[in-house]
Amino acid sequence: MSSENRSELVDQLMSAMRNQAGRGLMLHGAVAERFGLNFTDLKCLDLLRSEPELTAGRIAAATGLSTSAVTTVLDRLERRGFVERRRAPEDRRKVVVVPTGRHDAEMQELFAEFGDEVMAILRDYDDERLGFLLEVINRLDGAAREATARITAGNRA
Amino acid sequence: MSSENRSELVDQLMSAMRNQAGRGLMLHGAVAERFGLNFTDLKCLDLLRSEPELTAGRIAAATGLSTSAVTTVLDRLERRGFVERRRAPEDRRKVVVVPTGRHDAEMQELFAEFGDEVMAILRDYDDERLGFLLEVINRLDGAAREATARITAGNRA
DNA sequence: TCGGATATTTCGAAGGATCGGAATATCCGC
DNA sequence: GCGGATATTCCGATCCTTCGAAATATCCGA
Repeated sequence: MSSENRSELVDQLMSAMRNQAGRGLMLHGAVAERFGLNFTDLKCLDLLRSEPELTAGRIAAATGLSTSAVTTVLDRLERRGFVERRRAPEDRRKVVVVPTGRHDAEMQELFAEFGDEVMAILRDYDDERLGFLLEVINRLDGAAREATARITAGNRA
Repeated sequence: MSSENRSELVDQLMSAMRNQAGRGLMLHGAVAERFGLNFTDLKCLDLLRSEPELTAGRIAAATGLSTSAVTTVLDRLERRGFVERRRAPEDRRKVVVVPTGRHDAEMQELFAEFGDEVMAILRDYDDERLGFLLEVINRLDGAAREATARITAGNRA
């Protein structure tokens, strides 16, 4: 019956989402390898996308790394041309990490086909559908954010 | 107008998906830390979910690791109780990697709240909506799979 | 059954990541 | 301006991961 289909549907969705999470891991790994980065570096770069005025200390707090470890991460990222260090004008002890965008072109090229495919997929649906999709993704993201915080907190304890 | 909204919608979706990818990275990292695993280990565990009769050699091929590196990965996973090694009956040189499920309960507990939240979100939509969601996720997963393969291939070259 | 091929493991070495603590530079309140 | 607090970096040490090459076990064809 309907409730039968329903639970099956939910199961399939859960499974699909897990698959996708794993796939994302692989994709990130492949990208990281291409640019000579490791997962830790990627995590830091990712922070950077959401926090524009990111400082070294913030990275340490957010990732759970020691401050000295963050220094070497930044060394790596800077050496590879992903970020620059700038002293904060209002507090010159702080180091703000600024993305250089130097690899944007290469990154774009790397994801060109993928982006096209995603675009092609989205084209198949109308605005109303996409609005729904956006809503769900954002809600799921919120849940994932909380889960991450919870687990991280548990790890420290 | 509509085309204005449309492109904005698409942009938001792309951005949301990127966010989600980053979030997944964080979540995986937190889980890995909890269980004393690293990202490489996770990748291998993930392979296991999609390929039940996974052998050590297959892992090496799929991850790009050396066979000796895979041995140590399996040592780790086995020591922590995630997998068991079994000799393949039809070719006793091969080692098939079997998940033990020993951490399933703990994992379940770790994701309990998250799972509940996801369920709660899904409950807000009817079957037709969820069917659409499943379709999109699967299509996106296919695209991501191809992208990963492409990038990995490029890395080897 | 012998010998080359295949799957995995062991071994030794090398490189990388991370840590804690000392050092340096800067800020801020007194 | 001094002294304690804060942000980051430097240093030395350790642990972990990975690798290549050699060793081991097994398979398969001649």
